Amino acid sequence: MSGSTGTTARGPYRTGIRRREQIVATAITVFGEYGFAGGSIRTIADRVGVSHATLLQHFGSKEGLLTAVLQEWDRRTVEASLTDVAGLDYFRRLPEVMTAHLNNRGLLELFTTIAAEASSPAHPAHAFIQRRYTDNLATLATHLQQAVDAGEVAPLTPAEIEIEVRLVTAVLDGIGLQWLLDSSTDVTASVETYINRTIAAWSSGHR
Amino acid sequence: MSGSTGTTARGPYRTGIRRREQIVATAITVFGEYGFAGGSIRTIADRVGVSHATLLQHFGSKEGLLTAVLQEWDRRTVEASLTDVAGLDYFRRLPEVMTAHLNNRGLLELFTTIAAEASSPAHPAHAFIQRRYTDNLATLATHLQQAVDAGEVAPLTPAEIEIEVRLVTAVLDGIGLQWLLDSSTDVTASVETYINRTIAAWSSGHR
DNA sequence: GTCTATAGACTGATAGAC
DNA sequence: GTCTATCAGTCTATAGAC
Repeated sequence: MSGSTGTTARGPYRTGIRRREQIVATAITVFGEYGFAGGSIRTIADRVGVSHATLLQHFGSKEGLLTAVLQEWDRRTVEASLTDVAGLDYFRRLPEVMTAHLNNRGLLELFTTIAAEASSPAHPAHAFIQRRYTDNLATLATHLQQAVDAGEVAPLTPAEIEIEVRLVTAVLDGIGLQWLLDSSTDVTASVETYINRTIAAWSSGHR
Repeated sequence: MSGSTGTTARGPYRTGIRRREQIVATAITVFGEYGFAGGSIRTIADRVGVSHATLLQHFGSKEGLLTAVLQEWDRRTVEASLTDVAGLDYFRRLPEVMTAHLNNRGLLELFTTIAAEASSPAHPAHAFIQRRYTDNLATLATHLQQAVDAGEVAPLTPAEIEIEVRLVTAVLDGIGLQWLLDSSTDVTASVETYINRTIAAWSSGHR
C-alpha cells in the first residue's frame, strides 16, 4: 500500500494526513469516554493540541468527524477479523479474538457507548450501527451454515441459526461491557465456556 | 401503603408529588433516548409542559434528577423481580421476566444507554451502575449455589459460578440491545434457548 | 409551586489573518 | 494548515416576582 499512492511518503499532504489520523485516534477515546453527545470537539482538539477550528477544517462538522471515527473503527475491526478460517473454526477462535480486543480499551469503549447511544433512531450513527449488526449477524450465520453443510454440526433451521448467532453476539457484547465496568472480569474464560458448550450442543443435536 | 402516610391522598403535597413522578417518568424516556449527557433538562421540562426552572426547583440539579431516575428504575426493577422462586427455578423463569421487560421500552433503553455511558469512571452514574452489576451478579450466584446445594445441578467451583452468572447477564444485556436496534429480534426464544441449554449442561456436569 | 429573566459557561460553526 | 476572534445558540443554574 505504501508504493503507488505515495500518501505515506514525503510530500505536501504528509503532515495533514498525520494530523487527521491523530485527531481520529483522539476522537475515538473521547467519544468512547463521553459518548458522541457528551464528547465535544473542543475536548478532542485540546487533547490533540490544536484549536477546535483546525479540527472542523479537516472534517467539516462534528458529524463528519463521527463518520471518520466510525470508518476507522470499521477498518481496524475488519483488519483484526478472521479471514482465513471457515465453519466451526471461526467460532472456536472467537475467544482469542475477543481477548485481543481487550488490548485496545478505547475501541471497545467506543463501540459499546455508541451502539447503546445509537439505539435511538434519531442518533446520527443509528443507520451505521444497525447495518453493522446486520452484517455481523449475517457473517456469523454464513459460517454456522457452512458448519452445517460440512456436517460439522447437526442441521439447523434458519430461525435456529438466527437465534444462535444473536446469542453469540450478545455474549461478546455483554461480556465486553462487564469487562469495561470491572476489569477483573475473566473475558477469555467466559467466552470459552460459552463457545465450547455451544459447539457441544450443536454437535450433539441437543438444542 | 396508602393509609398512614397520606402522601397519595388529598393534601398540600399531592400536586407536588404528582409532578415529581411525572418529571421522573419523562426523564426516564429522555435519558433513555439521548443519554444523560445528551438529554437536557429543558427537553424534559418541555415534554412535561413546565419550565426548566420548575424542574430544578424539585431536584436541585440535573444530577439530582438522575439520582431520582436511577432510584425509580431500581424500585421498578425490584418490583418486577422474582422473589417467590429459588434455585434453578429462578433461571427457568428468566425468559418470561425478560419478555415482560419489553413492555417498557423506555426502561430498557434507559438502562442500556446509562450502563454504557457510565462505563467511564468519571460518569455520575458510574458507582451506581457498578454496584448494580455487583448486586445482580451476587443474586444470581446465590441462586445457582442453592441449586448446587439442593443437588439440582452438578457441583461448581466459585470461579465457575462467577463465569456462569456473568454469561447469563451478558445474554440478557446483549439480547436486549439487539432488540432495541431491531424489534424483530425474538427475545423470548433466544433467552429460552440459552437457559435451556445452560441448565442441561449444569445438570449433566458437562461444563 | 411555578413562572420570567438572566447570569455565566459551553456548544458547533464561520470569517479572516498569517 | 493552523491560528484568533467571534457568532448565535444552548446548556445548567440562580434570583426574584407572583
